[in-house]
Amino acid sequence: MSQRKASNDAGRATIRDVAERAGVSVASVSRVLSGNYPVSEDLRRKVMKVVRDLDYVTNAHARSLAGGGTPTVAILINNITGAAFAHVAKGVEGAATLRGWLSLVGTTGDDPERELALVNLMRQQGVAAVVLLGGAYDYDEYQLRMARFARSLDAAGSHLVLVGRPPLEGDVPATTVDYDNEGGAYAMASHLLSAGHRKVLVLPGHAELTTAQGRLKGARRAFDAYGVPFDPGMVRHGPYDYEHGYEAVEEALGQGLDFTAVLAGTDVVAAGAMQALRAAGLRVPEDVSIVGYDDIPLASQLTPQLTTVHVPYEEMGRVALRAVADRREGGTGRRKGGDGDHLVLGTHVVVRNSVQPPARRG
Amino acid sequence: MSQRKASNDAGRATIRDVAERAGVSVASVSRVLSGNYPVSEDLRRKVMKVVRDLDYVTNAHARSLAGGGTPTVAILINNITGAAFAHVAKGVEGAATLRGWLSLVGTTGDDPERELALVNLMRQQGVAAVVLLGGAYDYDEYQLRMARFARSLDAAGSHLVLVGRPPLEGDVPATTVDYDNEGGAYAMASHLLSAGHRKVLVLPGHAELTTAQGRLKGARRAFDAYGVPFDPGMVRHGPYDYEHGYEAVEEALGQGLDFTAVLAGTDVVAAGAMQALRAAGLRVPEDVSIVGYDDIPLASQLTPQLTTVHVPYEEMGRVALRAVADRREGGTGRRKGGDGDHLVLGTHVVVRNSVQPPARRG
DNA sequence: GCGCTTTCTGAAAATGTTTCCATCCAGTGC
DNA sequence: GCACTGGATGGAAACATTTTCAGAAAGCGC
Repeated sequence: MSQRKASNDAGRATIRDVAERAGVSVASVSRVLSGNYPVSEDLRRKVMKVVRDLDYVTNAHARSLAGGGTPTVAILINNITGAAFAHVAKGVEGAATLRGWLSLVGTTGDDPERELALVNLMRQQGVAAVVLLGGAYDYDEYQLRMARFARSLDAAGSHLVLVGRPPLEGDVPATTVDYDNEGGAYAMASHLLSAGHRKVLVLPGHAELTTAQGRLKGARRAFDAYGVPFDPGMVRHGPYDYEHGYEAVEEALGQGLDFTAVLAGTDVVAAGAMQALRAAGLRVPEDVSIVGYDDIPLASQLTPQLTTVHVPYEEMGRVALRAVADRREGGTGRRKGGDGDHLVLGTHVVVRNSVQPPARRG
Repeated sequence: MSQRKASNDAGRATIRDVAERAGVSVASVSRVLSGNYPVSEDLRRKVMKVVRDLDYVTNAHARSLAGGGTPTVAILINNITGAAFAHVAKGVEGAATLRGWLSLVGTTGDDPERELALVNLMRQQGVAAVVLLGGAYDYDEYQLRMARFARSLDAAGSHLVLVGRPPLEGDVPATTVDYDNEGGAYAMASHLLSAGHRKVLVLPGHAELTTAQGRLKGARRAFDAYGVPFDPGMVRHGPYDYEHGYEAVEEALGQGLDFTAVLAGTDVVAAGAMQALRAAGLRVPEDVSIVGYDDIPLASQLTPQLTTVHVPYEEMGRVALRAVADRREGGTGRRKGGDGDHLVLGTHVVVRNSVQPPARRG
């Protein structure tokens, strides 16, 4: 009740409470706790005892304000329940924890407005980096928006990391961690072609989504390489979900489309496609082969197990975090924003049981 | 270079920079931005212009320290890639965002040590609540540890929420959001029994896991209710993963165990079991019926689609957040820690295509 | 025993906000 | 015209910590 706050006002204990009770100065307590300055064993003991007695923890906000503080990385994701991106998040979070960093998570729900709001919110939090996950829509405005985010974060001493999206054009202070999307699609399509398939139903994803574009392009290149004409009529665009896979195949069958294989843009789409084929009385892979993309756990849990493209999602997450950690520890050095901060990880085909040579028929 | 910080020291702009540039007081800028006090239109315009010019965002740490600040909820989870808990996380995060709250995420990897460290870390962050997800191991120490967490968080003005775990004993300041685990198992087992199955392979999960215990108990009760003797030899314990489902069935078949249905503790376990049955040349559900638990998306993506128990994971997340938000807004009122803060949500069987009456045979 | 170095400790400034309290100014009633 | 009211604005304290700077104690050589 004096001018100074009474020592035990319900709320949490402060460093001053600890100092008073231990009969030492506030500065000493701070030093004991942060351990970045030598203190006598005697002092340490006294302080630590009081800390335990009071169950004291430092106030992270005050610490951050005063200069100390744990670095925090923000993960922004469309949908936390998507298996692929959950793995990236796991990679980021795991690597962050390893270094004693904290991770914040926000979901954007595919809403650019929310994305903007979240980036700003993270900027307020003074995060060390903002990691943006997931394929991007290739609108004109996208490049501008991202460039603005990047500069804005950079100016505030933070940094933008794009994971699973194509890098930004021009001299923008952002890091990109990408995978060889097109190459994976090329290899996957080649696998089908070399098994003898010529009529392939292609379900690459939304036409505006950068990942879908890359996967389609890779498939096309494979057809070219095999000298097989690519029929645009065999392409069905749509979202990366089970329902789309199901409906696309159902519709294609309904239209009497002739195909011996399905090249799905995603394992989940492949699962839907598989179900639709079964519903139509077709066997997989005897009548129709199916391949997916992503290699999420589902791929090996389906029957038959799905041949698909492995994407190193978790590693991408780790790499993303390492990139920002290095940059931060390496001082402010070389933020030229050149090609040095575009990392590309490899993909490869995982052969399982969902592909067979096409059945001979009239 | 004067005593005061020069107005543009590379780092982020402060509220003082804005105030100076706009020719108003710091207090006014604060009022314009937080909008909790009337200001003239003229002032607002002046301030907002400078805010935009400088791309200023408030420092969340300073704000929190001074008393304002966004409430934050921490979500602690074993494994972010588990589908069930991803849905809870989605519910929490979604509800948090709706109220302008922030969500932190940490993964414990089943390590009690890490769980402790994370709870403390969250306490430092001054989070409004810590949400702990997932079935707990029923060790003696568990109750004590959780009770300590609860009291410690409570003393710091925060709050512990247990989701998908049984409530704590005694007068502990914690909220529990649970689902009718045993009831779901009872209903699921009854479904099998009423279809005529009498020999059922039961894969409830790890024996020490509280969720597994509940599921096993529910199944037992159903057997009792149907007057069917329950054979403990038909129970196989193990982790909630695909491999366990596969291996348990493989082993049971190898031992010549006679069963017409599999009661899996989890959809993922069911998927493994299904694969093993197929590998042994058995058809599902013609030869052997299978049921799961959780109703994650995988359940409806398998062939045949899996009959399972729906658990309202996402809703549990929302309910958990609502509980802490209400408590916080409702003032400090009634923290009696009584039964009022144990919420139980219902479960129900979702009938799909993985169950058939057992085949007649010799 | 005295001065010098070394090592640890304490006082106080600084961090960027919010909010309480005081002030000022314009309008209003008489 | 004067006191008064009420709404907008500014000054400064408070929030809990880190860190710099200065000072004290202790050890050591001569």
